[in-house]
Amino acid sequence: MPSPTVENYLKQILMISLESHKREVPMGLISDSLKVTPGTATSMVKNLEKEGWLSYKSRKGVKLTASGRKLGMNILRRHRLLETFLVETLGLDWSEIHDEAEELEHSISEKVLERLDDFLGRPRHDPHGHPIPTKGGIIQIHKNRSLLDCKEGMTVTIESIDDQEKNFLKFARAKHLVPGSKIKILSREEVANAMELKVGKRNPFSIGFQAAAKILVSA
Amino acid sequence: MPSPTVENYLKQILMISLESHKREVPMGLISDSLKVTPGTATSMVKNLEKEGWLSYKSRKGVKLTASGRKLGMNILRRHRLLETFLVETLGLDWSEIHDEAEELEHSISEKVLERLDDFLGRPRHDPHGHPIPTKGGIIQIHKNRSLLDCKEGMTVTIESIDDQEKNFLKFARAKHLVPGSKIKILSREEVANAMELKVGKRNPFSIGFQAAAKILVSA
DNA sequence: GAATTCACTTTGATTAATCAAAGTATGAGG
DNA sequence: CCTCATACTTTGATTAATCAAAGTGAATTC
Repeated sequence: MPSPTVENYLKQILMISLESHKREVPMGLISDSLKVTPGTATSMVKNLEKEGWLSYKSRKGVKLTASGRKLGMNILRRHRLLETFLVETLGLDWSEIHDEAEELEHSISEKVLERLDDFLGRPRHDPHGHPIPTKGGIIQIHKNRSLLDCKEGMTVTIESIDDQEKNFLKFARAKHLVPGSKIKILSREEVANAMELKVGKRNPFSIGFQAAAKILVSA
Repeated sequence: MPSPTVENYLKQILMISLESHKREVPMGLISDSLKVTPGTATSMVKNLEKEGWLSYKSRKGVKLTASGRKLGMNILRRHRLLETFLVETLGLDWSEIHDEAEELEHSISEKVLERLDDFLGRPRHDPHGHPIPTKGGIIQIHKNRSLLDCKEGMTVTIESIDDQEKNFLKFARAKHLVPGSKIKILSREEVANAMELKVGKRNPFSIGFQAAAKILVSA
């Protein structure tokens, strides 16, 4: 049975690979996202290769094998179903569920997970708007645009918020930047690195480009 | 933050102490219940002492300190609330919840636990009939008699089943030996090491003394 | 094309938890 | 009181995961 650490590495590698739309994931992104030193990532990745979860080319990066991808998907499913449970059933706030789910995902059994899935009515998306992989490991991929890619005058719908940072999630919620919201881009100020938005009929406000990149939308 | 291992040692020591009605717990029971070698228990217990969770006297045993008892109670609370959730909400079987809860109890946060408690309606007993410690670490102690202590002709009510072994729990459930059931002791056969029981209006059946000792009752 | 920088790898050490096996104290029986 | 078994303790080794710091290869810059 793989350790929580193994599960975390595989989940994280999978997520980077999904986000970047590339099969090969460089070591730097792995050590950054797992908050370990580069040396730790290197030695861990070598073990993961020995155990058949991925293949590793020195100074190139890693590629998940079929079993590595499968396990990664499974952990992602756990994570997103748990987040859904925490919000839908227990009423926790959107901004505080990530760390909770991060812990629980490693100890919930397959059996309990499937019961939970039934109990929740087999949701397809988690509270952030991210798709939940199926039991079979299939994930629906939206090639999402971020708010940053949108031009002045466009009106778009939020698909998901692509960040786990608490303060950012609180900010997003406060401004009604939640999946499903319709937003109009009033203006883009390339020099100021900010854009002015209007959510529904609320007062307009501004958001920096860095933050805008975290908000994924569909036209 | 204490590791899962530390939490398990403290929970187990607390449970032994509650069951035996003694403050001092011998090393042998600790290593047995945690399924580690005696040497492992000795070295672990020394660390626990260094960290202030308990006091240890060589070849005598251990006593929990106030903080050790508090943490132990907290883990016991987690365990029993989780078992309740697994049965009540997700509909798992009585006989399969122990190991699940054993895993989850170390990763659920205080916050989620209290939400769960609310969601479940602040239950006082878990599905086995064991009392759930309060948030403040108070546990209601029944000085339970076991079925083994009962005489021929008595009618008693089941309080709890004092075993986690799957097959035994399945057997108990099949025979309606569940908390709340009323049982009449039809006969005791000291020589055969068995007693004949009648649960409600069902057909009588026999149960060995060893099994009878695991069924705690009140008159 | 040499120097520098960045990204990564290697090395050596540490920590928590464990086991096997050898050693020792204590209490019970002769 | 001596012996012995039982119950524990000690010792030495192992494993997974980590870090700090030193080393190296590849790309960028001059």
